[in-house]
Order: sequence, then C-alpha cells, then structure tokens
Amino acid sequence: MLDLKWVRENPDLLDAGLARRGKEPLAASIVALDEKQRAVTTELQGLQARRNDASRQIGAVKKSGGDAQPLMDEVAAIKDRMAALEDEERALVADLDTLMLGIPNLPDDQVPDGADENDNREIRRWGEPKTFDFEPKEHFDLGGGLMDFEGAAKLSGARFVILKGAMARLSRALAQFMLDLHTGDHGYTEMNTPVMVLDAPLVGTGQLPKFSEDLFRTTGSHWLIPTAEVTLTNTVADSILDPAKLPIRMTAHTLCFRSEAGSAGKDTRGMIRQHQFEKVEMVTVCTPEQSEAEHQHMTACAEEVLKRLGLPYRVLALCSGDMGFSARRTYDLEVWLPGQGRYREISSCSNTGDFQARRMKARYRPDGEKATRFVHTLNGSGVAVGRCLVAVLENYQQADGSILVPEALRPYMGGLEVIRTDV
RNA sequence: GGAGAGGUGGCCGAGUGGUUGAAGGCGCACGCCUGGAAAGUGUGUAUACGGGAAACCGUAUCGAGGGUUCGAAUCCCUCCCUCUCCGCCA
Repeated sequence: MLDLKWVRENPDLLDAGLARRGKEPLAASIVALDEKQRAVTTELQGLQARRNDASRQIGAVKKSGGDAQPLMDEVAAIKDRMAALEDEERALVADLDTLMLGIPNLPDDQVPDGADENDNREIRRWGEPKTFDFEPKEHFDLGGGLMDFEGAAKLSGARFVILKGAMARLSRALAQFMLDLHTGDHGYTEMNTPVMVLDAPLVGTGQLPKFSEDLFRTTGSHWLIPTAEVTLTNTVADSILDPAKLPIRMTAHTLCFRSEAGSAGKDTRGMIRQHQFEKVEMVTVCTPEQSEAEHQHMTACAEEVLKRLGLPYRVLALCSGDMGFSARRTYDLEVWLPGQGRYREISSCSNTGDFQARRMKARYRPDGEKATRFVHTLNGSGVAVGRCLVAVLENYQQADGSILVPEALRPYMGGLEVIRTDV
C-alpha cells in the first residue's frame, strides 16, 4: 500500500507512476475521497469530544445527586448527527481502503519503462547453451516412466504430476540442495511454515483483496498459499522490530498452490505450470538503507543455485509494465531450456520497498529515534523446484534418453550419476 | 467433532458500566545515592490519525467487527485465535 499522506502531497507522481505501469490515473479520486473523509472525521471527532466531556460531567453530577437531564438532553441532541457521520465515515474509509489496497506499488526510478514482457531489459547472461548432436527433447518426453501426467489427472485433473523413483528423489534433492546452499552459504534461516493461511497475511503481501481468483481456498476460512513469500513475509506483521536484528533473511521449501485462472491453454503440457508445485523461497526484512544491497544479494543467491547446477541463464530487469503488483523493482532469472529452445522464468526477485510493510504494519525503530519507520521487504525464488527439475532434465539429457545427474546433486542422490527413465 | 475456560500495554497481571490509555509488578531509560557496583530511591516508559512552529491538544485502539447506553476493557451478537478435558487421528 502506498502512503496516503504521500499521495495527498504528490498526486502527480502517483499518476505518473501508474502511467508507467499502463494504469489509469487515480490521484484525483483519491484526493477527493480523502479530503471528504478527513472533513467528516474532523467534525465527528469534535462531536465525540463534546460527548465524552458531557458524559464525564453526567457521571460526576449523578454521583453528587444532581440533575443530569440537561446534559443528557444535549448529548441526545447531537446523537443523530453523530450516527449519520459515523455511517458516512465508515463508508468513506471503506471506499478509500478498497481503493488504496488496489493500487499497485510504483516502479522505482531505475526500472526500465515498458508495456509488457517484450520490454524487459537483459542485464547479463551466464553459461553457454549446450549444443547437442541430437535433437534435444522437452522434459515431458524425457520423463519416461518416472513422470506420469495421466495418472495425476486421474487423481486430480489437469495440471498435476506424479513423479516416481529417481525422478521424485531428484525433486527432493534439488530442494535440499537449495536449502543447504541458502542456509549454509548465504545467511538465510530455514523456516517451515503453514501452507494454509487466513485473509490477513494475503492482504499483507498483496494477493488480496484484488487477486482472489488466482488462489485456492478451503470451504472454511483458509486459503492455500501461492508462495511462501506470504508466510515468511508475514512473520513480521504487526510488529516493531529491533534494528539490530535486521536484516532478517529467511528461506523455506514449501508447496505452492495456484488456480492459474486466466492461463487456460498456456503451458498445458508438462510441469511448467501446475496447480501445485514446490518452491524454495527467500524473504528478507531490512531497513530502507539495506534494501538495495539485499536485493542484489538475493538475486545473486538465486543465480548461485543455477551456477552450481551448471544451468545457463540470463537475468532480466523487468520493465514497469511487467512487474507484479507489490514490486517496485524486480529481476527475473530465466533458465535455458534446450527442449524448448528458449529461456524460461525460474526465479523472480523483487524489492517491494515499504509497500508490504505498510499493509502488514511491520516497523522498526531506528536507534535513538522516537518514531517508527516501515521496514523494507524483499522476496525471491531460490528457485522454483519444479521448473528447475525441468531445466536439469532438458540440459542434462543424453542421446539414449537418460539423464546425467549434475555433480552438485549427486550427494543428494546417493551418488547416482545417471537417471534411466526407461523403467 | 463434543464440553468448558480464556484473549488487556515489551512481558506478567488487576480491572463486570462513569476523569481507565488502563492499578500493581517485571523489564527498560534517565536521575539521586555510592569510591565503584549491587541494593535502595525518584521520574519516565504504547501505537495510529488529525491539528500546532513547538510545548502540546483532540480522536481512536483492552483479539476483529457490529450492537445496547448519555457513557463500554467491562453488557449483547457474529467471527478469528489460544488453552483444558473427552472423542478421533498423521
């Protein structure tokens, strides 16, 4: 959420930022609504002050046995006006909230302008796409008997998969390898969080109220998380943090659930886009002064996963029109998929600034200062396990259809060097 | 799932309609005391919004949201959460 006070003072900057994202201007309607709300609140507070004062007097008068009727009459007289103002204020605050909660974060100055993914800027590349002396296959043609989409469909419908034997273990190996890397070398603390949450955390990180369509929900009051960003980030909701403890770096391996509403027909084959997938997520909570360096660090941590696995990738700075709702700056990592012959997203590292912190009420008190400030929060995939599995299969496939196990994963595979899928 | 008890400030814990933003204690900060420290002692110690140059003032917040009342932490309703016992269960 943006700072309402800032919007009030910088309406033009708001509309300029929205325009960079390809959104309609909103400043005028917000400012008007805000002005009206504050006028109503001010009048209401004046009446409340008078009522509180009178009520205190009524108590005193009654205690001393006097006649409180005139005072009670006076309060009764302003009651209708107060009730009307309360209703009006409630409605205005609700409207303003809805409006404010629906405004995306504004792009940082360093974010390239652009309309969609075609305008993203490539920052760097690592690794050389390997050349094959045979026609490289896509992952779903490499899985053989160890990757069963039809069996999964029988259980759960479209967009699910059953992994078997060495393939299931490969998935587990990847997740463990990533966790060990981030906790051992990168300074992140491993977390194990719920994957079902109530409304508030999702409002905190920005999935609600606007994007409920993308989420699965239970028949009760829970939602399934679309990413561990939700749980990790919200661990600091409603708190005032000790600056000495910042930055807080967390990582978790969790299941993620996405309804994929609106992506019908997209990536329908294979494991690229599933309703349920695994991801190792990184989240950092820090001061505004730390956040830029933490963003670079986090991105480097995600890159390190791909480097150690020997998977060629490129880093993109997302343009203003392609960034997610809560982000003010995002780097995407795209891994090379020989079967598809193109780079595909495998990680997204975003700095949300104080956008989520304001929604979550996550603050810290700088040393020696009396006032609190909002922390900055960052999140990044480190990396998507399912897509990483796809990348390993496609990059390490051999002419006979078997898969070479990357060196870094062998300790996690009981020393296995080659996965044979014709079983 | 059944029965019951609760959710109060950084923490513990009083408080069942009237100067209660909230006793008391702990913790913390500053001062006094001391050669120094401990003990003792004094003062201060929430957040947000609005107003003000500032001192400061107003309003709201005792899980969340509604309601009753001149007035609600205190009464009523709904929801969320926690705990205990029973049942079931990885």
